[in-house]
Amino acid sequence: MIKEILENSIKIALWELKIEEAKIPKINLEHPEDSSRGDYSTNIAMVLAKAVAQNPRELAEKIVAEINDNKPKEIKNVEMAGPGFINFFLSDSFFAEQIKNILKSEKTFGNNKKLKGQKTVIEYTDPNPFKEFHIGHLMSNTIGESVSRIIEANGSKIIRACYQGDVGLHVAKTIWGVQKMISEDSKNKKKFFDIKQGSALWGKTYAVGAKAYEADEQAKKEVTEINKKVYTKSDKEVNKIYTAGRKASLNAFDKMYKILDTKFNNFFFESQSTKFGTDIVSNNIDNGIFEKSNGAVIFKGENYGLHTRVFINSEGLPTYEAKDLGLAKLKDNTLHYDKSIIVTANEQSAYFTVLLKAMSLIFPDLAEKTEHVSHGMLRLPSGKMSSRTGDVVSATSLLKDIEDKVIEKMVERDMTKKEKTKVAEWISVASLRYSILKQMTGKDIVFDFDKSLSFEGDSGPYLQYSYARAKSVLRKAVKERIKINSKKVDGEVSEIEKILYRFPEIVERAGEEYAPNYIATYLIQLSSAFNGYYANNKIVDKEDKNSAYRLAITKVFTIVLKNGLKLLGISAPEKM
RNA sequence: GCCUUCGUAGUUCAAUGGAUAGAACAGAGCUCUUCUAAGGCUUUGAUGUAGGUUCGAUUCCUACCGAAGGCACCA
Repeated sequence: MIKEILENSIKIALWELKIEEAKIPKINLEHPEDSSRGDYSTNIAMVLAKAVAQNPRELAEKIVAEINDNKPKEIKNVEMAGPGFINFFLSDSFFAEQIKNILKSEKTFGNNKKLKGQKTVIEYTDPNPFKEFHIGHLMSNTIGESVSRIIEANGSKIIRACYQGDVGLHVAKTIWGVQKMISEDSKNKKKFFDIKQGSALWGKTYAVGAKAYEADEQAKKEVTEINKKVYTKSDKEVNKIYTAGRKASLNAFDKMYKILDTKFNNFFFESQSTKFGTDIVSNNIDNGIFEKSNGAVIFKGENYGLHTRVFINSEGLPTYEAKDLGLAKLKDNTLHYDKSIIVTANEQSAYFTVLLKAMSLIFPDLAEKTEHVSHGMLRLPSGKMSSRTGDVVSATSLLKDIEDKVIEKMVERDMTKKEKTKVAEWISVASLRYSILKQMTGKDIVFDFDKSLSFEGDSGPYLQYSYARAKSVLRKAVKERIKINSKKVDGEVSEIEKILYRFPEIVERAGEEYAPNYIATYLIQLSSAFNGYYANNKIVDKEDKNSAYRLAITKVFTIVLKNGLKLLGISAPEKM
């Protein structure tokens, strides 16, 4: 990559200047925001100045002179600027070469082999059967899917895992709610056994049970009883409701994954991790890792500066903690991975530090290769979303609302109704995904339907629109029989050419930091450059000898944008 | 109370210790007899407060103010 060439030039210059190698720090190369200051810039002279007792500007001048003495063909010009920056301007031939290069690589452009040979298991989305798939899950899915694709682009093999809580108190609460609703009106029975109902009805029922659990002592007792029965499968009536609810939920989730273009390789269920987890905890009481306290089995986090958590409750049932421990073992037994990433909301951050501490005492090797990636919470203007109170926005209804809005905007497009429906779905997913990915993953998002989902400016649809528009230009060129040619005739290097070649750097950095927002920011910058180019140049023009090269730029733009959108989990429509 | 994270234009977000703090939306004003105006161009506007470290701080440290989350049988 070009960065290495520049780095080398700098290193040689420093060597020529006889600067001790021990004093040389990591060489930083960045793109100045203002392109008139060059394509790359380094602050090496300022960083080194003190260590070698020289004025930074003078040192920078010396380095510039050395680089000029032995200038690689990729560099057009080097300058000292400001307080001691060294600015590099790349040569015209470099940019033309890059266009050719991208055309050739096409789909693989942006990928690297940094993580080659690594196998990464990544767990995300994790919706719970019997509860609704809401926009919080959409957030986890969006971030998890994007991080997966980014890691994949960095060369790792990816195994997508989804862990679903099909046993536990929430299930008991729902079943209690079902029984109550059936006892109130027997007609309800039919509804619950209809698989087409989706998850909304079950979500509502969960809220009924959860509210009763908190408000009513009697209900609480009954839910606790049901909870035991779910684990032991000892009650026929409970089993029947359980089976129907689980099936309906999973069915609804599958539909959602299709829309989201997420294909999980492995589904894990709490009903599987329960036994593993319980056994692991029980086997580690005698050695002092866990201890009994008030009838429960706990891990004393206090001993490690953390907080104490219950792993097996006083009913003898495993909590999430124990099950998660079991899951780690389960993953290890079934998939043989080098790294395990778990994506969840940051409200679980403290929980995971405790869990990982406990894990490090039992399975040091597993804890070593497990990493928790936390993302912010999606909250409503009214506050935190809660499926317990029923105050949730379901993913299905939200996407439907956006689609309706999109279809309104497409009235004048020359497309069939079927095409429009498909594209509207893509756009609504893009709009949502982009609004989540454009910001740092750790931050909360206040979700306001009217404000959060823009189709303009810094948005997913803006990217898609830019893509569709470029594609439309390419179609016109085919019609007019103008061939793409990456050989440049004349003219200046355009803004967009100065951005296109940077994509691989962005993918690498996004991979190192699990940060899809770098991709998002880059794609906006790229698209904005293309839209400016489009406004100022007639791309398809039979009379103009530069048309073929402009088409090459357009084609390359669609390649990079499409590859980038893929990393965000966003589709690139040919028309919209 | 203790722990963690976070305070940037009116709003939603950027900025690997660097140069004049970037976008988008909203506001004001242009722009479709060139290929998709979901576009382009111009313009108004911001680092919570007080210290410290540094040649240089939105970024690191301390205190304060404010917000969110977590802290034993939910997930």
